[in-house]
Amino acid sequence: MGKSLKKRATIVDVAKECGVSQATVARVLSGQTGIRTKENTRKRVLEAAKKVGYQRNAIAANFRLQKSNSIAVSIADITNPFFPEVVKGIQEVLREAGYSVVQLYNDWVPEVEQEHFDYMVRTCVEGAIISPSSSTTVFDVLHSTPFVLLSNSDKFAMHDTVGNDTRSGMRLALERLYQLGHRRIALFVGGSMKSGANWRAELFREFHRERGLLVEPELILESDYGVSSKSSLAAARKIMNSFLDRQDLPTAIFSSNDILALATLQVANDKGIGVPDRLSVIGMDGIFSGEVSYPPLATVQKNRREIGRTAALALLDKMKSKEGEPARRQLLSCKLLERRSMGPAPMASDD
Amino acid sequence: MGKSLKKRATIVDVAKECGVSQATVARVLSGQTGIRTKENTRKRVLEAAKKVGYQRNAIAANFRLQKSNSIAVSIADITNPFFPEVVKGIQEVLREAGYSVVQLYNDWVPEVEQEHFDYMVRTCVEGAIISPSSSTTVFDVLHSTPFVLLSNSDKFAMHDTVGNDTRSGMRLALERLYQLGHRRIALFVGGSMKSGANWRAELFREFHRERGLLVEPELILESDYGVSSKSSLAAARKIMNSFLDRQDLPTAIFSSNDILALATLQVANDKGIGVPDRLSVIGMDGIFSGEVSYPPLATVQKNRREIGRTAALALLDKMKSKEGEPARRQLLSCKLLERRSMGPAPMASDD
DNA sequence: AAACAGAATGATAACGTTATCAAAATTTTG
DNA sequence: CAAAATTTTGATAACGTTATCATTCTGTTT
Repeated sequence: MGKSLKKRATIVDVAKECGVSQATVARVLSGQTGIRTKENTRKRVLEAAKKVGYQRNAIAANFRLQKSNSIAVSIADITNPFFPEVVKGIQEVLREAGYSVVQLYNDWVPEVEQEHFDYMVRTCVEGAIISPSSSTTVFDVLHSTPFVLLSNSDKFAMHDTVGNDTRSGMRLALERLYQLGHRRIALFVGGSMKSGANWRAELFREFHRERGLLVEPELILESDYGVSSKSSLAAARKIMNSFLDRQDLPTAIFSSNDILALATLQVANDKGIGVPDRLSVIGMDGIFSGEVSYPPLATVQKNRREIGRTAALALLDKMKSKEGEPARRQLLSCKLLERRSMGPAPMASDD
Repeated sequence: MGKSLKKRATIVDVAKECGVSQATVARVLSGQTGIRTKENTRKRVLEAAKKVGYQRNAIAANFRLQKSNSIAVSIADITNPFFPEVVKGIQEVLREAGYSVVQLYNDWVPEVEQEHFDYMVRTCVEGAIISPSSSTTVFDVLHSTPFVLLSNSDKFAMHDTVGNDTRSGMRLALERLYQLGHRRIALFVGGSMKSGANWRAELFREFHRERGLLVEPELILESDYGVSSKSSLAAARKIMNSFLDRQDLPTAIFSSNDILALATLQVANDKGIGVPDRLSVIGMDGIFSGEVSYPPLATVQKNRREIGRTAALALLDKMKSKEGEPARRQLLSCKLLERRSMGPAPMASDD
């Protein structure tokens, strides 16, 4: 009855098995190209390795090489429909480059996020892609870890960032609505980052000013961001439930994300408000649920996969570059996706 | 102009800084509890550590301890709406237990999956949670890595598995439909795993037999699983587009997943087939999109978060237990979520 | 105060790999 | 065919931590 917990074979075992030095074995098995070994010994080593069931111990190798071969991704919540696609894009690029990816979820809790940063330093990740949990996140611990932020806020201008050009995206939507004859448009924003809500309202007002339209303050609606899509949805439904009872409805509602817009659609359907005949609804993000809503949701699509890919490439770049280079900010443009929830403004009776 | 790439401080540096041996430093900083150190030296060490900016090198520690402190999760595709919630549940439990989680996505490609298994062995993950990419996945490489499968197929009965009791879940749905007066029910299954489609058809026939109902073969529909939700959706739409044109529509359609059901809803809406007045639609999974569809989708809800948590706990169990224990199979029960896409069967004209 | 027990500390050897350099084997050249 | 040039191999030292054992320092008991 031998020990069942057999230790795994090392290069020393392989060396013994085929009678060469461990240095030679290492040369053959280290996976590095361009190291000279006689074809004959090479073959013998490989055979011996197979025979003893050798599997490279990546921990030891990483330790020796003083690198972890891994990269961290810090986001709030993978169940938020925005992130999976982003993560997929990141993984594609980084796996290609030979890195493994460790994901960290903080549920919007800054303290957890900071713990994760500590963790990154401890585990010597070679880089990180971070979606900051708040606009006040501090990155001090990561002073010697290259990282790229997923953000479009200029609060983070001193760091490398990759984000969507949501400003242009929002303009795209508003302009198209205007073009379709909409003159009374509502703005529905989530209130997670106060600042985020602000610039949207600002741009909204600017848009009206440029066209000599009056901004009706009651048409600017704010909803709490929930910690999950579900709670966001519930909060947004609540607000829309009272808003859509007004007599003088706007002809269109632009929402700062798809979940708010989907909530709007639901409530409108419940109240028998025809979309898009009486009300055009347009969201932002391009999540999957918008494809299966009724009617399908028009939206400003962020290319989430591409965001992930771009961020990963930016990180690889940064890891290669010497420090001291200026922060690079990449804003990917959004695309207007005109689905059936959006249409021409209804004729006004007094037009 | 000093070297900007300062190496990070080690316990040796800390030891030098405060004039004790590195052994003592290690004792203080190893994070282990119950090691005796004089309060005075302890304080000095902590101060020195702070001063030189010491951060524990987890790679070195793991190497010394011969463990990775990490666990792998192997799934097909994080953008599949089923998985994020599962992953979240897994993370919750494993992080609590002090492990970091490495996720691996194989896009349903068995070769990639096998590579990932190799990777797991190389990196010495202490355990793995695997959603097999196919029913023929081979786990040989992992002979000395404890793992738990996310599956409810009995093909994997020799391994520890955690899954949903989809059989009971499906019965739940069919029985409720029957109770609501439905006598002509269609079955719409995705064809990813041939076997999966088969047992569903089998159970479907069994259900009819038990109630003396006739099975109409044309009411059993099969759609290709796409590699992504989008392509599944498109394939399903195509099938429904022709199916829903028939004269003798069934009064209800049970789909083996929500995406198929959502496609059905869309096509029904397009064709003006009232749901649930003329047709009840019920899905399976409980993905977020079902909450925002029109009408909201009735579904057999799998508790995905709980699946993840249960799998993680099962894995921790398995890691602690000696080998040779019999495989444990856990099937979590599903819940019928009656949303508005489901209702009483319409009166038949010849009833 | 001598003898002892117990706590605190120090010296050192691993863990498995890769890199460096020196030695040996092989091939090329004069 | 010897000498030089080149390729291939071997011996060994790291990497930073933890664990083991030996040693020194405490405080307590006779």
